[in-house]
Amino acid sequence: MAQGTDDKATRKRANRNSPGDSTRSRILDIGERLVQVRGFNGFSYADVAAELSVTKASLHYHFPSKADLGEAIIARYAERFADALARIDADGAAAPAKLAAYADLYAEVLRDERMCLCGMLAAEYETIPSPIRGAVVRFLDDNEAWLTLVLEQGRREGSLSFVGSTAVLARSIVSGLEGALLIARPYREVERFETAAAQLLASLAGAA
Amino acid sequence: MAQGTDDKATRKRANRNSPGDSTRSRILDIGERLVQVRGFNGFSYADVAAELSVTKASLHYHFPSKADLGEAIIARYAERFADALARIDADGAAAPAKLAAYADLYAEVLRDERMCLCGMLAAEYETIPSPIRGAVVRFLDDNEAWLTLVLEQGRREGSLSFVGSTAVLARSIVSGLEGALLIARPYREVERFETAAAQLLASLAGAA
DNA sequence: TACACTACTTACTAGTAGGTAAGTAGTCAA
DNA sequence: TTGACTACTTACCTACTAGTAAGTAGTGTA
Repeated sequence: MAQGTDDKATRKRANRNSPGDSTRSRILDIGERLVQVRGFNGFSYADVAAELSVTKASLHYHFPSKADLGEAIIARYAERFADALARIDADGAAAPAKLAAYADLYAEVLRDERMCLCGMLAAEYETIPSPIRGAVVRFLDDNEAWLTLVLEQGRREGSLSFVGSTAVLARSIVSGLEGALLIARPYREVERFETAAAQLLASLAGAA
Repeated sequence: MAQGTDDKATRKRANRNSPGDSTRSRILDIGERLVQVRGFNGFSYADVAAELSVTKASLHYHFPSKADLGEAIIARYAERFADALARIDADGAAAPAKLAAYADLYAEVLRDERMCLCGMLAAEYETIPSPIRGAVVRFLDDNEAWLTLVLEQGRREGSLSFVGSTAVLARSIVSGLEGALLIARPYREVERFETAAAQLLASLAGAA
């Protein structure tokens, strides 16, 4: 059952267009931005088609349903986010620098006048297709797991000072940063996010 | 110009149905819940009409456009929230108790499986009518102003210990609680919110 | 050079969105 | 008892939603 799907996906990735510029990936680019700016319920295939100058039917060729498109968007987003976390780890920095780099991933999103994809989908949770719901929760779990490791590193190396469970603290950091993004966006002030993020990291897991 | 509107509003409020049970207020009840659960873009007049067992046209009689309905929903919500803050103030409690009571307002929303109305609208900010945008920002400003006063009280009476600006801290508390609500909802775990809220309040403005 | 395949297009569908026009049953004050 | 008003209803409209069926130009393979 997975075989046919894999074959198809392999063919898609190996198509004649230059990989980063394929119609498929441009649909994902536009769709991703639209979800982050307007929400999954706030855009239509017609919006994407107009921006790409193709027909709606062409989009349905690449992503049969809007749910399929949504799944592909979040899958790619999660993959890229995981890569970004791996790059932070690869630097071999101390825990406080890793936390700052993590917060900056969020700031980057806001500078683009977007919301975090998963924060947006968390707000729309009750109305989104079930596979996307699963991906949202997995994304949050992965973020918490990564932060938990960083907090443990900080405690071990003595670079962070905090009391209580690393897992609980990791959750507070994720929700604190998501909330700071959510609230800063209407004000269109990146500084507002940065101040809240700095306050949060200093208070929750301040450098020792 | 405002005169005609006021007269009409006065007449509406004084109509024959018992005030709390009027069609108008039941529309607001249902609409408010739908915005908090599904988002402003996630429900339609047809949804409200079906739940109330009236026609869509009847809704348009009370609220000519969906934007009008949205404005009325957030106006009533903001009014009630302000009342709740006034009740907390009226107790004359110390600052830490006030902060706990404030966080419990959010927990109450989550127990009802809802998102904070303004957090939801903040996510949908780019797609909502301009008057609603204004009301969202005003709501956030009011919350921050109230929290700033509580933090100043705490510093004055020595019941809270924190460093830095009360205004910045107030912002972090609002965004931290909104984020905790946003993230806890997909998991359907009120405890998740309560833990994050407690962590946040203890770390940001811990009792002295 | 015939066939398969990819990446589209045109032309269409059914369903739903927000919104409106015109009519009506009941209330109430002059 | 008439006429204004409130709170609806029926019936309708246009625009847009996701989605589909059938056809086609170009490419690459047997």
